[in-house]
Amino acid sequence: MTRRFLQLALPSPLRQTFDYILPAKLDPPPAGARVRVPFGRQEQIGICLGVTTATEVPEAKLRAATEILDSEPVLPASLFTLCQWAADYYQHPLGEVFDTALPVLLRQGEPVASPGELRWRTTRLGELFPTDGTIRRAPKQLEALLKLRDHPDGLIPPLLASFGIERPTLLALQKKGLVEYVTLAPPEPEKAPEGLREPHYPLSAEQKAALEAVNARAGEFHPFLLFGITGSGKTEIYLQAIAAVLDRGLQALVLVPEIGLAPQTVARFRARFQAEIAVLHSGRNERERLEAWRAARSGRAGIVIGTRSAIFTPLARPGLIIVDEEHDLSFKQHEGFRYHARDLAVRRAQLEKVPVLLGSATPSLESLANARQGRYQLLRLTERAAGASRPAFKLIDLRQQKLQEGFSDPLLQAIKGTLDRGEQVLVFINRRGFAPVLLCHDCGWQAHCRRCDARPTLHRAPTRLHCHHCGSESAPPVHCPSCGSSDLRPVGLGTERVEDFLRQRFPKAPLFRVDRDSTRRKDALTKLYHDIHSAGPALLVGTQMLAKGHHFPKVTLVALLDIDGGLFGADFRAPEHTAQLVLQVAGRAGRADKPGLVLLQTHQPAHPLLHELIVAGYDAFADRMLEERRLMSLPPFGYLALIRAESTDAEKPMAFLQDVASAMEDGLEAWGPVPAPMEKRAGRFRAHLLLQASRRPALQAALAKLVPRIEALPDARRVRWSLDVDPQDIT
DNA sequence: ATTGGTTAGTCC
DNA sequence: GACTAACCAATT
Repeated sequence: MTRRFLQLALPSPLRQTFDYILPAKLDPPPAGARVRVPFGRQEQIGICLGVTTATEVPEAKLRAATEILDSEPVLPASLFTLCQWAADYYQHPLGEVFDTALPVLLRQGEPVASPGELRWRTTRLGELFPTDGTIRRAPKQLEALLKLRDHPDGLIPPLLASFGIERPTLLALQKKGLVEYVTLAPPEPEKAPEGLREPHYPLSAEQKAALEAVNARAGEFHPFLLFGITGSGKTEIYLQAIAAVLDRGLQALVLVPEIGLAPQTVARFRARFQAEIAVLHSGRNERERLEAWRAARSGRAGIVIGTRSAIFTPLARPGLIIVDEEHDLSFKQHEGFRYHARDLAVRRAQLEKVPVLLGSATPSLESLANARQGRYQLLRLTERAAGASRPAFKLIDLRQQKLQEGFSDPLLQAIKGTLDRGEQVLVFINRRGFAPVLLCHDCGWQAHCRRCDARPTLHRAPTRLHCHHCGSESAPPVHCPSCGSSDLRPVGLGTERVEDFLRQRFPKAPLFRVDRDSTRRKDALTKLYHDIHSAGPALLVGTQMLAKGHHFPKVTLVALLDIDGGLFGADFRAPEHTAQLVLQVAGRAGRADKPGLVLLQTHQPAHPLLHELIVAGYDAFADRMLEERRLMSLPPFGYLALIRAESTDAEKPMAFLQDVASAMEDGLEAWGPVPAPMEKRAGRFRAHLLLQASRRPALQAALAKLVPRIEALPDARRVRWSLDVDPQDIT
């Protein structure tokens, strides 16, 4: 009898597969099934890639698989293929890709199908037991028995409790052999329940056209870019497109940014649909994740909403994939397996043969370029719903202005006027803490982080120096460590300082600060939103947390204290991201009947990018940016990969990347290696090597050759290195 | 002699 | 990455 071998992907950083002996007593698993195997001196669960009759591995090394966990693939074929494609594309070990794709509990061996839940039900005896006999003297037991007779499929304990039936009663009945407590498979409807809880909103002509375009492509792969200004009703199109998908008995997958998955997003979906909605985000525990995954895979959930990793949720009957705020950076994973969920969404839609809808008010330049080249169908929404007008933008020239804690006179007057009218003001400053620098006024000494090439931010309440790059904290010195002077001054602005100033300046207006520090406690953000909504005239001070996901109908003035830093940052994507942020913040204003005003303070009022953005709009801005990118052969006109290296040894990263650069063949252009913009961070020295190719296949082919060579370098084990394909952040 | 720290090699 | 064996060096 010929022996058979299993080819497995194991969760290990090794970019290779492992062969195991399939014991004769075990049935051969299908590709995609989980297999338990000994690995080194521990046990692992791997994913079967195939069964063979031959192996290259020498006999002495082979070991036998312990257990086959699945008789069917854990992932549907399309997702299995997607994982293999992603492992290839991002040059990441396949086993770790599977690891990302599967809920933790499945990786630990939990069954794919829910074994059911524990329920109380009547026994045969309980069905037939006369209710006019002895049991009449136990009214509680009688009540419980009758209730359970009405439910032959049994009832779960919490439901029984809601009927006032208590556990002791049930235990008494169990003792008499009338009821039992058993694990029963949950009823799994083949089809998701349909129907709406509340009617759809009426659509504008633009919305109708967009919806019809999406519906017309049901059942085939077709990418759309839904480019609609803030307030133009993108979500309503999602909801109605999903309704059409549910009507056909199919499921919809919706990806949202980390911060976008606020409870009210889900609430809006729940309010509209009857269908079960599976929700997947970082706030859920492993049990909840597994249940949501099961609901999606079995087809029970009609709608799956989740953040980045939800792109790997299996669907029994996929019908549509939606990526909301497709430009958002949180779709790209920034460590380990550095995939981009939006890009995988398009790839997955192709494999599943379904339409994919990318939506944004400020689309990424990548998606815009795809639309302009005809690869994505562009759907435009240019009107705000319900007649609300686009906010007016005005620049405040800061040059030669007297500033009070970063505020110019015209801005302070505008704030006062808005509060006097009983409206709310949003002040945006993208830096938390009190002040970014602590400076000695006598000798020029500055506080410096010991572990990073960075200055720690001064925080108040409690007063601490806090490095945002490594997390280290210390008490600020009372005297200058260099000259002994006690004239240490905080320089620059953070949200806390703005809060202090505005409280003192407008003492009567309630002030809400929204940043990571003020919302650290669980549910703090929800409470803040609630308080802001119920407040009258008020001041809102915050970081980009304020810009995303939530609307503030009473805000009619938005102030951006200083956007110069963002527009002219080191990263070539800085202007794009700043523009997106500016428009997002601006979108918070004037949503109701009152027109909004957006004031931007700048030292560069004549800068063409800024001018274009606020006068001509995002389209024109994007055109200019795309033209610049084209000239520089930068994405989306060139393809990048970034190799990062770090070590506690200051010399090693550069030396290692130098070796990497020399191991490279033609087809790639290398920039560097260079020390990273912040060379030392959290005690480690960092360097970068940027690789650029004019075509994607060339980049892919070159990386496929390069990675094994990097692994063969002796220094590859002495430094921490990583490869980032399509990096979003090259600083 | 013990322990601690680094390094190189393996993992089917 | 997790783990181990091998090595060297400083501490008892």
